[in-house]
Amino acid sequence: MKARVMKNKTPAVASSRRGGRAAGAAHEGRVTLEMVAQSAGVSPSTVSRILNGTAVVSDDKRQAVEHAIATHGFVPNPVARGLAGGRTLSVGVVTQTMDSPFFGGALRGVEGELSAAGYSPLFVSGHWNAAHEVRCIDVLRTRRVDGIIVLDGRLADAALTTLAASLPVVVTGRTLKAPGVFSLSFDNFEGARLATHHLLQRGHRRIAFITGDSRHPDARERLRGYRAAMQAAGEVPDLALVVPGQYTEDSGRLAVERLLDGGVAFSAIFAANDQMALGATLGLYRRGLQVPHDVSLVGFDDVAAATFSIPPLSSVHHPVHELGQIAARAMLQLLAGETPVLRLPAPRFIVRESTRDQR
Amino acid sequence: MKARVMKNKTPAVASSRRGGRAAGAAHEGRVTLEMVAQSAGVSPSTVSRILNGTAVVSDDKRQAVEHAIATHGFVPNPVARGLAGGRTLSVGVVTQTMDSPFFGGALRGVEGELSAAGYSPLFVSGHWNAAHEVRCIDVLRTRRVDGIIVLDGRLADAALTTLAASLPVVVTGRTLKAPGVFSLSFDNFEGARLATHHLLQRGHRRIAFITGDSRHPDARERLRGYRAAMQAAGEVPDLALVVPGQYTEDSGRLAVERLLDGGVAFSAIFAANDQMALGATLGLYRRGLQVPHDVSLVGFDDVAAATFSIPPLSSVHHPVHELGQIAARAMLQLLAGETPVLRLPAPRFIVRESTRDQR
DNA sequence: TTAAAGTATGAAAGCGCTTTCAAACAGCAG
DNA sequence: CTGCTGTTTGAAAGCGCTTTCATACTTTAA
Repeated sequence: MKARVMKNKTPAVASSRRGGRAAGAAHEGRVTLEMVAQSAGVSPSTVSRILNGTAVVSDDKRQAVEHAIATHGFVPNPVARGLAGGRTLSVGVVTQTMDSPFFGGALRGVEGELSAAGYSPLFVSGHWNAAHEVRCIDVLRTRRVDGIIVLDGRLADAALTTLAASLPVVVTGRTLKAPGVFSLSFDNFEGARLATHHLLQRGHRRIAFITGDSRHPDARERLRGYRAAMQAAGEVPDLALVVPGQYTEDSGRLAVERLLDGGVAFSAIFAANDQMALGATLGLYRRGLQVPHDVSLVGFDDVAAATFSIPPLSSVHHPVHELGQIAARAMLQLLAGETPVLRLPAPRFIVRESTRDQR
Repeated sequence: MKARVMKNKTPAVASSRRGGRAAGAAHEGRVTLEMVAQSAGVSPSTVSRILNGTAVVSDDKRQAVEHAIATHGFVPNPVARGLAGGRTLSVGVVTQTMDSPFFGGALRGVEGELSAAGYSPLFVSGHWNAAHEVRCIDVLRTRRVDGIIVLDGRLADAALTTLAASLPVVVTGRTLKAPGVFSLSFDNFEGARLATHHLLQRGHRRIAFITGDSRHPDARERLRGYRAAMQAAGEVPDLALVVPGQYTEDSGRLAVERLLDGGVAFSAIFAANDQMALGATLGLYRRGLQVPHDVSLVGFDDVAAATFSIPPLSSVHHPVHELGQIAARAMLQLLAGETPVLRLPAPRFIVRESTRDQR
């Protein structure tokens, strides 16, 4: 990397009209802002100002421009906008798995709301890995997204706060108060309390709980809700009733085996999510136990499969689709300079056919 | 829009160093190509050429540039690239529902493969609506994606062929031979044949078939496969055995009711997808019929829920995740100027516990 | 040794916007 | 009327790249 002397000595006044691709020839017949300006008899600056509402423009000019935009069917190029420092009309969405019933629903909500507002979502998967999420966010930033929605994930609060300094941020699955960030979280504690309460009301006392991955805050909250309800009912906590799971079907099945093999007495199971509940049903079935005849079972999340499992699974409804919608709506408001006051609906327990009265 | 005379008459030679934002101050400390060029003692053109491999560059310069890129941690700005007409390193993905087990899996495959190659996917939902898909594709084009992957959908073949003239296209769910397009489709016919064959081998003769939405080519193929297998086994086609469904759980449940109410005799059901099979199980359960004791049942797609349903559902494995991966890989190859020769694995029938021998 | 034909490289012109700066044109007081 | 604030509006400078064109420098043929 030694210093190098530029060889050219004669700057040679460039013959005007040079370089670039066929100048003026709009890419693929697309209408550009400049064409609109010309047709409306104003300067590009004025058109841009009208488009972005960055300054007051006289009424006759505004009308001319609006008319020109309509007749030409002009659509601003988001890429050019992005480069010029304006808005790209795109928002980054950091998701974790993309194909889980949970994220799938949320993603659909986000996409629907965003695209209706003319925004394009940019989905990236963090795979429950903070380092990976950081990289994802970096990608999003070089792509000049206008804002970032982080669905759960393991990113540190501090990282989000820092990020929010340069971009509006919406985060779900945690409560975080910081300038430029809006957090949205479901009341997992209350949901778990509700589910446990349902079982208690049906006369169950020995209620086993299959936990979720304890690295997820919501898993911890659900455990807390279960414990609170049990304690409120005067039950002495029995550690043997709480078995670990990882939110997967198979971990639910395994948890049941563990429970059964451990010789723990129980008449009902509360699984921290539906996937584990479904796995648990299979585990019980394998041991000749039927739901709800032999064991009552409740889940959490109310995924689509819960309605059609045998028997239909009672569960805490988790409005994942709405979560996505609301997150997107909050982002849109943040982008508009407003302060979102949106909230998620309160948890509801959906009674189906997987529980029955105990004795 | 009357012609307007520009008012300024004195062009006034602009004082150099004007306009724009703080010139030179890279946005947020990001490293630009120009900085790399300067640090390597070459011109921006050279750096660009090395980056894109568009021309031969002497070895010493290449080394200097590569070193500068490494030390500065330079990452080309995809937005600027996009504007300048280069590659944006992003590919559009037209999906339909985003949260179905089918598309969810495919999306994950696409995302994984694409982002591993440094590309960003841009997902848009067509909602099974050709007009909407057209709009989506337009959005993708203004965003200057390098290529487009269309997952199923109802877009006309002609539209795709036209699109492929300006952009590499990968399409799934149909077979389409055209320049610039690579199509990838699962052998639904063979899969359905396999599933029906399994039932026949177990001694079933009266096999009912719940169809998918007939607007989907794969639904038609699956029906065709069922019929072919039945005919090959010497069964006379009985129209009463074929009941319509729409690929949803509930349509599966309804189809069973229809079958039962119609008084049609059958010992097995083949549902054109797992969601309907799961719905069918519930429908049977509601009538006091058990799978496989009273009725044998097979599905199609082998979604995650099939493994954990009661009883575990035998099904034709549809490699959705691989479908996404392969589609992405094909796109990457197309983008590299190669001709993909990728194929989807052949259908396999997964035997679980939802069928039993007839008599 | 000189001309013809390549080759590696740089200058600069865009891509389609946003934004700054200044000029032009009011409106109003002095 | 002149001098000063305000208000629209346009020119032009970027944003960070790609790409064309031309130039300086090598070869190779004659």
